Parts: sequence; C-alpha cells; structure tokens
Amino acid sequence: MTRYNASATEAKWQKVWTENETFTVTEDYDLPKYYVLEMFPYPSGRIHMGHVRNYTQGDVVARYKRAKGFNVLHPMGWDAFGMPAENAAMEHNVHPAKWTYENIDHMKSQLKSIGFSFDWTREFATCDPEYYGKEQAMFIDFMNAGLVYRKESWVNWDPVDNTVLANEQVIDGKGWRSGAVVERKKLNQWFFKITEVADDLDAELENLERWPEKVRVMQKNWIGRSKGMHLTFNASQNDEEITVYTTRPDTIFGASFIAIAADHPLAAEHAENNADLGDFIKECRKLGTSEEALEKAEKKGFKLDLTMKHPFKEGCELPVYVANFVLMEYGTGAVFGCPAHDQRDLDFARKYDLNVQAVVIPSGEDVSTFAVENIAYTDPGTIGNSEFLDGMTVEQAKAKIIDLGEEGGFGSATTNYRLRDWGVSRQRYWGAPIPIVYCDDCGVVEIPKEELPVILPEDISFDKPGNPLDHHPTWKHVNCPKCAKPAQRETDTFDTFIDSSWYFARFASPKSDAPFDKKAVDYWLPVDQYVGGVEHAILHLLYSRFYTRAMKEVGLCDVKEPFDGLFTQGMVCHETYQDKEGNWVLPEDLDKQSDGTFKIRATGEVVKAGRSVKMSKSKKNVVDPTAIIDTYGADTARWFMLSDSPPERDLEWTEEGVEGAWRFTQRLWRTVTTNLDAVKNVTADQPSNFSKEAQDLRRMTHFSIASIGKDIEDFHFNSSVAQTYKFSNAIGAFKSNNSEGDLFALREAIESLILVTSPMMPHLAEEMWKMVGKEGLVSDAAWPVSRPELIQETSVTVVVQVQGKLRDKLEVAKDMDKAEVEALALASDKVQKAILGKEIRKIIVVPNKIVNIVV
RNA sequence: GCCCUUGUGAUGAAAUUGGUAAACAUAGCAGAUUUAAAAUCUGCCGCUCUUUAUGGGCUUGGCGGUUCAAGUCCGCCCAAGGGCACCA
Repeated sequence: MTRYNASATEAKWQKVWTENETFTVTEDYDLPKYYVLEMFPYPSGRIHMGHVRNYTQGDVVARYKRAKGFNVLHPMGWDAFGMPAENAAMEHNVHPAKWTYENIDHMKSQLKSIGFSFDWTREFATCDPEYYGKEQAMFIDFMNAGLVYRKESWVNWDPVDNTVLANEQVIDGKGWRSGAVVERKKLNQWFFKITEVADDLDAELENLERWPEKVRVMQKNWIGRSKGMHLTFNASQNDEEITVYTTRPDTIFGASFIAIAADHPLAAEHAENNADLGDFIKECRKLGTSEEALEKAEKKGFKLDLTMKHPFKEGCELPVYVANFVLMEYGTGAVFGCPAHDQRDLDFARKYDLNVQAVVIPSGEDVSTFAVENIAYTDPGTIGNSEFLDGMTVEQAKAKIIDLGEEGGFGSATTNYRLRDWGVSRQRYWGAPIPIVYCDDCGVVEIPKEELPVILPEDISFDKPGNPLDHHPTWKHVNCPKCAKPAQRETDTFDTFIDSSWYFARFASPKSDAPFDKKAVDYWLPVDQYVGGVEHAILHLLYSRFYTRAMKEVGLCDVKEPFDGLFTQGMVCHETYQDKEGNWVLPEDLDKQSDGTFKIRATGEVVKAGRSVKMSKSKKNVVDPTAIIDTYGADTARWFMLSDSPPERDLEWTEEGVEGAWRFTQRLWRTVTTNLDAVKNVTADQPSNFSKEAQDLRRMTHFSIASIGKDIEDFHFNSSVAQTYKFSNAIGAFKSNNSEGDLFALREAIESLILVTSPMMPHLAEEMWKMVGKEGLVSDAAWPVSRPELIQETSVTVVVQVQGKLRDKLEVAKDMDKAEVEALALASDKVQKAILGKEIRKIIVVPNKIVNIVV
C-alpha cells in the first residue's frame, strides 16, 4: 500500500486552485455573502505559528461557508508600514521599501504553502501609494467634515538622537537606543475627534452580540463614560474661580478641600512668584514619565495661598492645593475633595490633617455616630449632615445639586470620558505622509485631491538622527497650493493604526480609484467573522469602529459597525529549555531521551525544561512552520492547530501532538484507499434494505455531518476534530458484507467523511475526492445534507437513579410512556435491592433520559 | 486596589446548557505482527475498598447552599492568567 505523500500532493492541489482561480470571488449581489477576515500581518519576515493558527481558523470557516453556498470574501494583505522597517534600514542599511517587499514575497510563499483559500487577486500592501493615497484623500474628507484638528501635544523626546520616541521605545524613562533620559516636549500634532462619537461607541457595544464579552468590557472601560457635573467655586480673596468635574455632587457638604493638577493654568499663575511651588510642579511632571512605580501610592499636595467659598455652606472656606494625583487631561483638571467618600481624598486628608465629614450614611447606621476611619465609604446610603439634602438618596441629592447649580449659573450636568482624542501624527519616515502644506500667508493648506497621493521620497538616508523626511534636501519644499508661494510640507506621517482602520473596506474593491466602491462595501461589510489576537481588543478594534463611523459620516459607505462577529484566538505556547549557563535553547537543537529529558544534540548537555509560555524569539521556544510543513505537510499542521485545545484558549505545541495529527492523516488515507475497490463503482441509487450495521453507519454519517458543521459554526473546532475521529473510526470498524445496502452506506460514509474533513485538511480531501472518482474539486463541492430521520435512534438508554445515585441502566424504546418506564425501572433487580425496606416518596421520570426514585 | 476569565484523570480536553462525569486524542502498560525496530492492529488505562464482582464507596480548586438531581445555578474563600491603573 502506498503512503500519502503530503508535500507532492499539497503542491499539486495548490497549483490547481491557483490555475482554476478557485478562490477568486466577485460581487455577485444576488448571492448571500459571507465575509471572513483574519487580522492581516505585519511583514516581519517569516510566518510564525500564531499566524498559522489564526489563518487556519479563518480558513476553516471560509471553506465551510463556501460549501454552504455563500459567496465568501476571504482576502489577505499586508500591514506594511511601521518602525521595524526603519530599524532594519538603520541596522542593515537596507531601504525600508526593499526590506518590506522582500518580506512580503517570502511570507506570501509561506502562506501559499499552507493552502489557505485566500482570494489573492485582492492582495495589497498598505505602503503602496495606491493604498495610502486613498487614505490621504479620506483625511481631507474628514477634515472638511470637522473630524480632524491640530493642537499642541506632548511627545517623548530623545535629546541625544534628536528624535521622537514611541511609548514602547521608552524603557525605564530612557531612550532604547541612546540611553538618554527622555524628556517631554510639546509638538503640534493632528488629532481625530474620536471623543465626539464616544457615546455611540459605548452604546453600540451592547449590540455587538457576536463579540467576546471580555473585549466589550475592555472597550467599555477604555471609553470610561461617566456622568457628573461641572461645578464652579469662587475665591474668598479675589475674583479667581475654579471649575471642577465631579460624579459625586451629592457629597458636596463633605468637601474639605479643592485640588488642582500641576499643569492647571492657575497653578502656573501662582508659581510665577513662588519658587517652591515651581519645584513641586516640576516634581509632579517627572512622576508622570519615570518613577511612577515608586511614588504611585503617595499623595502629595502644595497648599496655595487661596481659599474657595463653599457654594452652599455660608462661611465655609475650602483650602486649594496643587496635588500630584489630579490629572489635567481628565475632566477640568480640578476636583473638590470629599475624604469620607473617596479613598484618594481620604489618604490626602489624613496626610494634611483635613476635616473628614461623612455625609452618606449606610442604612442601619446613625448619623450622629457614623464615622469614616481609613476606608472611604463609597456605597449607597442616606444623605446626612448636609442641610437641605438630609434624608435624600444619593441619586436624589445629585439631581438636586445639579438643579441648583444650573439655576444659579455655577454648575451643569456633564458626561465625561476616559477616552482621549486619537493623535495620528508620527515623526517618522515609513508611514503615509500627511497631505498638508504650511504656508506663511495661507496657514494650514490641504493638498488638493487631484494632486494626491503625496508619495514618500525614495532617496532618503537614516545617517542623521531624526525624521528623514524632515532633513531630505528637497522633498518638503513645495509651492502653496493656494497662493503658489514657497511653502513647506508636513513632514509627519500617519499612525499605522490608520492603515489598519479601513483595510477591511478596501478589500471589497481593491482596484477602485476611490477609497472603495460604495456598492461593493455596502454588500460585503460588515465583516461577518473577524479572527485575530486579543492584544488588539482595544486600540485597533476601537479605531476601526471610529473610522468606519467617520467614513459613513462623509458619505463613503452606509455601514457603521465594521465587524459583526469577532473571535479572539489563544496563543501558541511551547516548553522552554535552558542550558547550564541559563541560555535559552531551541527545541529543534534537542534530542529527547527515553526518560523524557532533553539533551543538546551537538554537545550532549542535558537541559532544564521550563514552563510552557507563548512562543517568542527571546525565549527561543519557537517551532518554524516551514520545518513542520516540510516534514509532515500543511494538512497535518492545520489539523494539529485545530485539535484538542479550544480555539480561544492557549495551545500547547508538542511533538507528540504533531505526530498524532500526522498519523491521522495517514489513517484517513488508508481508510479511503482500503475501501476504494468496494465503493468505487457503487451507483447512487439507494437500495431499499439496510443491515443493522449499515443503519448504524448511516446514523454515524448523518450525525457527523450535522455535528461537525455545527461545531465549525460555533468555533468549536476541537469538537469537530473529535467527531471526525469517531466518524473515521466507525468507518474503519465497519465490516461490509458486500451487499448493496452495505456498499451504499460505506460509499455514503466515505464521501461524507471527505467532505466534512475538507475545510480542515483541504489537500488530502481534494486527493481523496479524486480517488473515489468524483468530478470537480472538493473545494467547490457542497456541504453534504444531513438527514435528521436517519439520526433518530429507535431505542434509548434510560438511567435509573435511587436518591440521585446511579443504580441501573435500561434499554427502552424511544419516547416510551412515562408510566411504562417507571414500571420497568421498579422491576429492575438492582433497583429493588437499593430500595429494599424503604418507602417510595416520589418518582421523577424525564423522558428518554432518566428515572429518579426518591425514598 | 478595581474589573474580567479560567480551575475536570499522568496530559490536551468533552459533557446535548440542571439529567449516565471523563467522549476524542496524547502519554503509558500488555499482547499480535516483525530476524529486529519503526509503522500498523487488538486490549487495558480517574482514585479507592473488599469478599476481585454484572460489587461497594469516592471524585470536576476548597467550604457551604438551592434542587428529586449540580462540573453546570447561588454565596464565601483559594490559586493561575489577562485588562485597567490616581479617570474625581
């Protein structure tokens, strides 16, 4: 018997799929559509196991939905802008474009070798001017719609390299390359008004029912919507005022101080003739970037020579502090402190010996005796010690204060968000240029759309520190599009999160001269099934949701939410190994000993096996997909990725597991080849008689079709795999007597087995499909039809319990009458033994399932 | 500190959503085949007690509760992982 030759067979079918354009899809507006998308990769150079798992999951769904008759869009492209290309340019003196496109070529060939059903005709890279030019055009649309603005904002500045650093390039407050202490610097930068739709982004989370609850919660917390009020206090000494934001106006009578942020304008004003305050403000700013870990617990303040009048309490004066725990970026940068009902305020009050007055009294406590010691009371209660608020609930008191504030003109209800506007300027080369020109006379001028794209210059150098676009000899010098006088280009480029915020729309019509064809986008979007890592739960997914709203706002599409269904897959993990010196060792350099320990092949040294963690280059616990595919074939790798572990959980990569998957591909092949002669010439006509065994096999066949399909739809691939094992084992165990009925059942089983396996192991399925004499490709074949009447059992096992304990099992006819089952149960010897001498109190009969006798 | 998730045999896990816990696979053990090994095939495989049976008891992180019945629902606690982190 021949063995299945994976590498030759897989290459053969990949070629056939390409030549036949099997997975090329068109906008057939009459067909029901299904859009499957996996998060597109950054072209780092090589595919890793995480990609293989991610794309295998998406591919199974895509192939399954195709078989179910959907018009399936399953595209692939490249998130091609970003810093690694610039780092490579600096380290290896290779142009970012060259580096990126070479990586794309290599990774594309790797992806092709795994047999994914991508429509490669729709492929694009975001670093192509054909793509980013459309992004520039949309930026201008957004600008005209008032969704974009420019303001000064802080960046991390490396004073040695003279460059802006991303947050991840700042390590312990120092630049990753230079080691210099990072400074904060203000630059003019572009922002998207994501906060303008914060309310809708928050509210619509509720309707994203096919998203993981976890991701929705994370986004909700990130948006951080809170309802409160603005409240203005007037100074006792002069006409200064401070407006605070509070969510607890009900606790106003418990207020004992006002605190403002170090960056608050009033703080700066007072610092002008107070050097100590100036020092304190500097200290607060430092805290922000570096030593937060050390200082975060300690609340510190600087008392100003200023007090504020309590708005409701005659004669009550509140001291004003500059405090390190108040943030200028949130609310108004000022708060009133109510120590009894806020832990931070309480810590602060204890340190500076301020009054702690409880004004919310828990039920069961007495107003006169209830006091707060070191834990602030934040739960509901009745208002007390608060004059006209006394006796109200927290909610009533909040409403009352807001009313009074609005009447008196010193307060108003407000909603606040933790979410901040999206800063999109990056002081880098390898990104999409922002299509703006600065003119001395006309100010900020957008590039006219017909002059787009603004293309990145190719002749750049990374010799000098800083942004190559900025020190390019000619690129930034242009004439103003309005007045034609000499002007300067914006040299910042877009945040690469913009690139990934609309690529899913571009896939709908990747050759369009517009960003996309509206009809095509309205047909394909939203993405029905998006698959990717949970590490993108917040930023990428939130930005995409905003961006899609923005595109709708400017009339580019009618879709608001980009992703209807989201699935976040787990990581791929592997054991780690360390030698005597503690150096990490690659699994492929090891030999396994018979006692289960590992030795380095070259030196014979025994290594220490550590816990299993996410595969990473730094820990060297990686397995190269190419090596696995060369040894076992893509179908084996795919099968292993789907087996055992539920897809949302982490997967432990083991040699034994891969071996097991490989053995199964061979077993499937044998199951089909050994039965080939018997079933090859069986006609499709169904005989009228089936043996008991044939009926059982048909039940298994039709049950498997239904069960495997449902498990794929529910993302329970490990269950699909388990059922496929059972199905295949049943066929292997089937002894045909060569009667018409047996042969029919066997042929039906084998054909169905090939079909249900095809989304998971497409190459092997294609080969077997041909072997059993089928015309056409299994990739084009319809999912088999499961006949429910063949799944029905005629008899069922009913369990008999006494006092909830299993005592006997009965084989009875399905849907047998309750009384009859009860009688049978009581007739059982074992049951009689168990209830001997006891009185029967109650008998519960669940049809076809269980009888429970209570004594 | 707050929020979320997970916890089941030696291992990855399953359990029709309250109704036979451990399907399927991996590892292991025994046997067949083989000159031998690999591969393949067959059988066993949660713990425990005794009278070794077509027997009894126990078992889903721990303790308690609801129920005829709990891996599943409720309460408290423990452990691991993830997210947020002075957000007023």
